[in-house]
Order: sequence, then structure tokens, then C-alpha cells
Amino acid sequence: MTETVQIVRKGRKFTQVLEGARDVFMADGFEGASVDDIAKAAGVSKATLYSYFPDKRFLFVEVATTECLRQADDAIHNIDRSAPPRQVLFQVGTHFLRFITSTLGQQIFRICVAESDRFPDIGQAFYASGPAVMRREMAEYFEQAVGRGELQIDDLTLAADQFGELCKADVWPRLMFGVNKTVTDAEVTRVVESAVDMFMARYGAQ
Amino acid sequence: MTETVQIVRKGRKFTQVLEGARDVFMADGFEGASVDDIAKAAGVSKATLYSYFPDKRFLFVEVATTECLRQADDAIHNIDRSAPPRQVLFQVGTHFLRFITSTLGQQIFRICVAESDRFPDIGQAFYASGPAVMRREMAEYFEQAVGRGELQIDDLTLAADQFGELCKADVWPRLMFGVNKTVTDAEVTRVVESAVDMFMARYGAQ
DNA sequence: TGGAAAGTGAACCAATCGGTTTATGTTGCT
DNA sequence: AGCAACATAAACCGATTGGTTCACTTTCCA
Repeated sequence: MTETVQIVRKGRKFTQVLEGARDVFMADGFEGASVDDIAKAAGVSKATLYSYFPDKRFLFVEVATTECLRQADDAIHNIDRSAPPRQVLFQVGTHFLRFITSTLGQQIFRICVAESDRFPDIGQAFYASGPAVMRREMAEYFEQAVGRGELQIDDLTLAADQFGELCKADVWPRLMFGVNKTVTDAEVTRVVESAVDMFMARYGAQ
Repeated sequence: MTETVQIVRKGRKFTQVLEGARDVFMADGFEGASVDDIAKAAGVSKATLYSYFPDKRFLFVEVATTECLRQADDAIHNIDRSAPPRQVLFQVGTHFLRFITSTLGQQIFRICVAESDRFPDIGQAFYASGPAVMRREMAEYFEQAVGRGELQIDDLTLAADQFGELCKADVWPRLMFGVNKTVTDAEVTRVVESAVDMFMARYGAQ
């Protein structure tokens, strides 16, 4: 029935494979990355690679989720949830925008978006370890802040999604469609500040 | 030097080719769509197809820009810019969200995002005929509304981008990553209304 | 009506890619 | 030392794809 494909996450060369895959996927995209290239970059034979992963797609999913979870962890551990909302939002927004505008963040997004309709697993795995984590974490914070009387929010998860989207304004599409190659710190700050302003105008207490 | 590739936009079968391409790209994505399939769907020989377009990519760019411009036109002609801001925003937001969540809108976005880093022309052409048009049109409207004292906005284009992003919240990523297959009218309305609320809380006069 | 332009379809080409297999090392444990 | 698990390199396979060519037919228009 439901064939559960087991990925062996241990082994002498598992990390090597994962890192090689990450680099090549990042450079060439999903279709663009050939398994031969990945094996070469990982310093591993193709046969070895296929002993760890049953499929090119599984390999990518593993890369993407690993990287997303790493980011989420990073964010969660570096943010002081007891600071005033403006400050928390600014920190979270900056961290978030920096990640999604990084080369790796861009490529993960590109590939997931492109392959999601033919290989739904890829998109769903990404959604679960990326956007969904951020939303859950933010909604949880909002709940506390509402409890403290710092914010007034009715729909917590919608508010979380809105903040995420606001942080992308302008700068992210320009990057995504190759209009710009890089983003300056000043641009990040400007967009995130404006996102915080907007968010607080709507959901700030009073 | 700069080789300007001329696309012959006239010819007995030009429209046929374009429509066949649109259908197949929509169904299979960029890599997934084979030129043979497109020719077959268009009811045209492959040789004929290649007499109109020098390249598979040019063919897609033509499809994408045509469709984006059609949408923009549609929006511009169907919106009453003299109505109160809330109403205008709601109309624009709904129209926009409906398009980007449509099958065609989704696929165009998918392909453009995926191919933009290897073929920057695709992304840039899309950006110019999609996001950039919407931003320009919105900023222009905002300027008038500010003149009438209905809105208070300092950075017109940023505000336009923010509104666009707000309309995507929640529903759009879920679609993009295959978590959901369709979107209900109720969901569209809910997200756009919330976007308008947020926008007005920040930029509404008084 | 006649000839140029446009279109056809099918064969063809060169290249790539994901994945498998095989025969041969290499590691590491006991 | 000896054995089993792991790893390698390279050949190989089948399938697909974008793009070209060519001999032939249809369409259009002066």
C-alpha cells in the first residue's frame, strides 16, 4: 500500500552527499543539477549516492527541509520574545527577509515552487518545515503579546502570514525575477521597518 | 553584437501557435512541455512553430507577457477609480488575487520563478508586464487619492507593493506549494478584506 | 493561372539524464 | 587475520528532448 521509503540518515558519507547536493542544487536548480554533478561535488560515487537516497527528489527534499529547519531554529533561539512588539517584529522580519533573499533561500524557493505541481511532496515538505513553522511560531508570540495587552489581533495566523508577506514587498520579487542580483542592508531595513509600521498601525493596542 | 531576435508576430498560424503553447505550458510547466506536444496542440508542424519562434524560451515569454498584459488591461478597464479607496482596493485586490490563484496565473509564476536565474530574460519580461504594471497603476491611483485627501502615503510605490503582497497572505503560498488545490471565493474575500483593513489602518487619511 | 510563400510531417541528430550493474577496492570490527 | 559492509569507477541502458532538414503540398495573390 503506502510504500514508506526509508532514508538512511546515517553512514560515513551521508553528510558529504547532503552538502554536495545542497551546493549543486543551489547553483543549478533542480532540473539543472545532474546527479553526476552532485556525486562529483560530494566526492562520492553515484552508486553510493543512490544507496542513501532512492531518488533525486528525495535528495532535494532532504536538503530543503534540513536548511529550513536550521533557519527556523536559528531564528527562534536568537529572538527576545519579551522585548516590545516593534522590536521583536523588526528582528524577526529582518532575519526572515535575509534568509529568503540569500542565494540558498532563493533557490530552495525556486525549486519548490517549480516542482510542487508535478511532485506535491516537495512543496508540502517545504511548506511544513518553512512557512508553517514561521506562522506557528509567530502566532504563538502574538498570543502572548495580546495577553500582555501589547497587541490586538483577532485572527492570529492570518496576522502572522500578513507580516511575512509584508516583509517581502518590493525587494523580494525584484530578486526572484532577476531584476536585481543582490539586496542591500539598507533596503532590507527600509522594507522591514515599513512592514512593522503597517502591522502596528493595524494591530497595535490602542 | 547585440543580436536582436525578431519575432514575427503576424502570420496565418501565429495565434494558433501561441494558444497551443499557452495550453501546454499551463498543463505541464516549462521543462515538462515538449515542443512536439505544443506543435501538436497547436495543430501545426514543428517546422512551422520554429519559423515563428527561434527558441522554446521565446515562445514562453510571449505567452506569459501576452497573458499578463491581458490581465492588466482587464483590471484597468473594470475599476472605478473615483470610488472610495476601500472599494477600489477591494476590487483591485480581488481581481489580482483571482488571477494569481488561477491555474494559468500559477503556472506563469512557477515557470518564471524557476527559470529566472538561468534565463534572466524570462523573469525580466514577466516582471515588466506583470508586477511592474500593477505597481505603476496602483501608485498612480494612490497619488490621485492622496491629492483628494483620501489617503496619506509617503512612498507610493512601496505602498503599492505592500498591498499586492498583503493580498497573497495565507491562500497563495498554500496553493503555490500544493497544500491546497483550489481557493474558495470566501477565502479570497476574507484575505482581501483583511488586506484592505490593514492598508487603510496605515494609510487612510485621519 | 502560375509562381512564390507558407506549411507539412516524418525522419534524423546529437546530447543529456536518471538510474542500474558489475567487478574491484577499501574500512572497520572482532 | 579475516570477513562483511561499505564505497568506487566506469560502462551501460532506455528514454527523452530541442532543434534541423527535406521532399512535398497547400494557400494566396497579382
